[in-house]
Amino acid sequence: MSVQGKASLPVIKRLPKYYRYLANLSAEGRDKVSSSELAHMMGTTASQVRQDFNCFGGFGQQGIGYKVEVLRTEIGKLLFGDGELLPTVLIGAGRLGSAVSSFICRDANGYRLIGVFDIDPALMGREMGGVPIQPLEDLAAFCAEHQPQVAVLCVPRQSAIDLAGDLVKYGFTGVWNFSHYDLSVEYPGLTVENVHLGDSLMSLGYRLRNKE
Amino acid sequence: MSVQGKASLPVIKRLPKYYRYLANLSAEGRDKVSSSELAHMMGTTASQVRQDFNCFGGFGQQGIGYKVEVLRTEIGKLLFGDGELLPTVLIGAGRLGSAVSSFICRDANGYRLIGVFDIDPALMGREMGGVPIQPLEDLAAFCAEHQPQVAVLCVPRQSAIDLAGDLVKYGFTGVWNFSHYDLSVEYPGLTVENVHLGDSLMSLGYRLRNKE
DNA sequence: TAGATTGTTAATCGATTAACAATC
DNA sequence: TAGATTGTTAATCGATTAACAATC
Repeated sequence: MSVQGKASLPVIKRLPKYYRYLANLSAEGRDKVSSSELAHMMGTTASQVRQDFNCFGGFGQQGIGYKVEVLRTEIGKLLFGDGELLPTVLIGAGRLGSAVSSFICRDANGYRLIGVFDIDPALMGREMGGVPIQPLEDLAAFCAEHQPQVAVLCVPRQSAIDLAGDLVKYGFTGVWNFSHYDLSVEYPGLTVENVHLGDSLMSLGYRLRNKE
Repeated sequence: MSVQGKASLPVIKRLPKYYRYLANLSAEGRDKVSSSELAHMMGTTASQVRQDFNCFGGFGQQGIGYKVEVLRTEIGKLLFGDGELLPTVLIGAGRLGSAVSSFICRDANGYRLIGVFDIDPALMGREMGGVPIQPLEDLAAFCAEHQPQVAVLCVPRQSAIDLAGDLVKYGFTGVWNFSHYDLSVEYPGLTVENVHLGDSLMSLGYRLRNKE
């Protein structure tokens, strides 16, 4: 159970997908599920499913399979901890920030949005995700007082470059990065999850233009 | 150059990142760049950089390095073809669709947005990304007339499930999928690029809660 | 007991990295 | 020519898949 350092990044990235399918099975009232059935849904092999679960200690019963509810709960605990939500701020309250805020606010995801910051004076005082939008210059004081752990960056490339050093200084440990700028290279101490939408769209283009 | 079927998915996914860094170098007026310098920027090895480029035939000069402008142009051609833009429709004009539309509309990305569809009557007639929002029930007729190639799905899971079969029927070849539903498993013929924002956020949570 | 299915070890496969010959 | 750096082959590494013993 939750043995440290055993799960590789590819395994970790599959956990949310397992969780989604298990939630679906659970909603359908399914009681048990086998590794081969899960593999079929996930588009992979039964071997991989079993290997993945065994990174965390094995949740199944030999000869029987996996109990849907047990498995869902265990993976949920891995993903969301024991219910403590990660204090999070959103930086950049434009259209993308607005869309992204709803993902943070689903408490099923394990985060708690405690602040939203932007440089646009026109946005000040408006609400986003249940909290008021504040000027970016107040971020330092806010962090000193509330110690948020996670920053969600929905700003342009240059703003992200300018902000990066500060994020480390203010004590953030994780960044969900939508900016064009690749934080992970410069700041190896931060845990960064990059979502480069432009890159994603370009690589789709390559595949469409170059398939036989 | 552009030898078919040689580039693996990991290589393809790195192309946009190369392109970004080369665009930066180009903007700085840099003339030449070496594989080791690019590797440093990308956070990888010189070997990988050279291997990657050689999937497409090798753009460098032995003993010299790579000409920034040549390399940028060649990778650009791989990603965006010879300038013909892929006709694209956006399905789902909510907050996420709104944010995503701007990525499609940057013509640097190789797409041309020709239609936006939604089920919300309140949105009809409004513009998004330069085109009017139309009722989803008109999609079939629209596709018959304009033959869009790419669908961008910014709809909830259930709507994506309902739409999936139609997308194949209407002749779409590619999908940029933001829905919770995993099209790629059921429709192997479609080229699908999934962006599961919820999954991305959850796996960040795992890494933050389980780092030493 | 026989059948099913996990947990776990071993084999395979593919991607990354290292090495070096080619050449500018 | 010597130094630098690519193109390309070979070695390594890690992830996926297969196999099978354990056990319900």
